[in-house]
Amino acid sequence: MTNPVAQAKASVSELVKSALEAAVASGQLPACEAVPPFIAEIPGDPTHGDFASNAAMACARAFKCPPRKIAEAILAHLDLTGSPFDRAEIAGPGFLNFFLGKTWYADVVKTILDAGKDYGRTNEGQGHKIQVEFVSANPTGPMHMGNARGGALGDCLAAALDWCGYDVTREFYVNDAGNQIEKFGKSLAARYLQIYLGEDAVTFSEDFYQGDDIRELAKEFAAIHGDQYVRAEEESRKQALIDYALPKNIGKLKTDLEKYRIHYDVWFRESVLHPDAIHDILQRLSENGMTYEKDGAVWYKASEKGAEKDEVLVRANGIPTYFAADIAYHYNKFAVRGFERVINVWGADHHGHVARLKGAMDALGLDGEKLDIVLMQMVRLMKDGQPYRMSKRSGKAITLTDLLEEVPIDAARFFFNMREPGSSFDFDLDLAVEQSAQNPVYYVQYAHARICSILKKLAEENIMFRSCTQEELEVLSTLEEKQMIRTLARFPQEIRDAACHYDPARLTKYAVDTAADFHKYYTACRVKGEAEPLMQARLNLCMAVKQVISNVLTLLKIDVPESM
RNA sequence: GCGCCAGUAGCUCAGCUGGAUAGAGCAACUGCCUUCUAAGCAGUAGGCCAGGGGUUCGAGUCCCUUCUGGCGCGCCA
Repeated sequence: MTNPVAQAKASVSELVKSALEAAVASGQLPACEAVPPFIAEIPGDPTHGDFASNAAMACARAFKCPPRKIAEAILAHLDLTGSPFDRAEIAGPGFLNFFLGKTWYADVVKTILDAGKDYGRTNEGQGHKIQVEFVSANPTGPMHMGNARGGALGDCLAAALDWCGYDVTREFYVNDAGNQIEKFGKSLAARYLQIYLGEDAVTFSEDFYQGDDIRELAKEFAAIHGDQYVRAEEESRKQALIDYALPKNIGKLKTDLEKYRIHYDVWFRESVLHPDAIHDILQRLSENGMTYEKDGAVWYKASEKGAEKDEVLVRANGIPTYFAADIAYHYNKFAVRGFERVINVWGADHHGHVARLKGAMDALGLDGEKLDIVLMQMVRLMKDGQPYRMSKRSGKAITLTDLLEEVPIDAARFFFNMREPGSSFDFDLDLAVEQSAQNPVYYVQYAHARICSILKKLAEENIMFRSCTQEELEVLSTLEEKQMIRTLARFPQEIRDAACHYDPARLTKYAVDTAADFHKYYTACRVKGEAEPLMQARLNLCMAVKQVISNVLTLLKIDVPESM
């Protein structure tokens, strides 16, 4: 019983299907070539049962028969023996509502306690190799809010996939080559020269990186090497500055992300693709007739693969574009390293790039369908109800580092996963910092702390948790207890949905749901002071809740406090 | 101009592959601590799901269209 919800749904489908067949066999329903697809779902209103099926409505047309009449035929042939359900009934336009029996509830609690920290894990992915590439910020400067959201999103998505049994690789693509590194070098060189020759003597192009971090790096370099590179060749000056600054920036990316609890399996450097892997790609594309020359540049026929227009692969100056490197990079992911599926988390401003990169995979004889791009919308920081673009202290755009100085890591990771990737998101700084009930992170953590407190109070009276038997757990029967258990049962399915819809926001929502059900249960049902059998059964349920909250927060890499 | 994403309570958003009376949280108002943490719970109030067509047993959800907002459309990445 690793996924109680999926199992119950499957059970509903099977029960309905055999009842339909039996009804047809008995002549109560006309024969029909194929039973139309129908679903089993959890109704929004608990009075509509624990699970419901729309089979009768879905079959109305095929059987040329009113839905309620079909429902009656199904119900008449329904055999619930051996199923988790007690009873079923017809409601509304023809829904079949199924009600779970008490053994199911006891089963769920037992399952959770037995599985412990593994409750929620399934083997749906069967060890398939899947890669999640996220953040991949340019090493030419600090990370911004988009990287912060991408980090939380990508990391939790990777975790969800891992819990589903995929062999997940978290990867950061380091753009340590190509045009922007060239620009990085030129920017550094200009700042360096300005130190010795004066700001006005050296022109600083508008194209260059304008940030103060470039000045800082040039200053540090000057402190070590003095003015010896002022007289050097331009090329060697630039290279020396890059050799100093780039590893430093990459190191900073790593430490900042570590602080954010993100650990990558692979830091893949673009530079290893230059020049051989890129030449190889250009040759393959040209052999497949997918390139042509125009205006001295090499073009890729993207429009033949569904993109809006063609793209340059090699500039007239001989330097390959980012796109060429990206094709080589993704060719490497699939053809060289053998990932069966690749997920990239990108900002929505890159959406124009999606079709052409997928198309390029097809053009190389790979399958663009195996490349999925999660596009995430913009983040807007809000403070006092107003957009908060600039840091007051530095007057510059807020970086990931700035954010993590103001907001607890727990809150940042949770907040960035509260919305689905495709919707733009206002990050409420005031709320994230607030240590109160309004802050959903604390609401969830508080539920866990409350359970720990119950355990502590009981321990003071020498009452310890003991594992109840199936029968003992069947005393759990109040509305709140059953609601609590139904929510706990959803967990594996929620992870599965988060993984397959690429939407970890489902998990933060689930965490809040679970905490809400617990707070209600806590208010309605006491543990301490009840008669031993009921007390222990409730204590078992508390332990199951504690386990699930702990598992979901652990998955999200958020602290699980024993007290608050 | 073309393309992508969005428009649901005063505010921020849920609403799972179409399903039963559209839900939370915040803000407002009213209750609940001599018993396990009130960082909690219960209740009241708040809606032509942007507008208009269509598809069907059934539409916030799918299709068309109009309006509004965000983002793209570089020999940038």
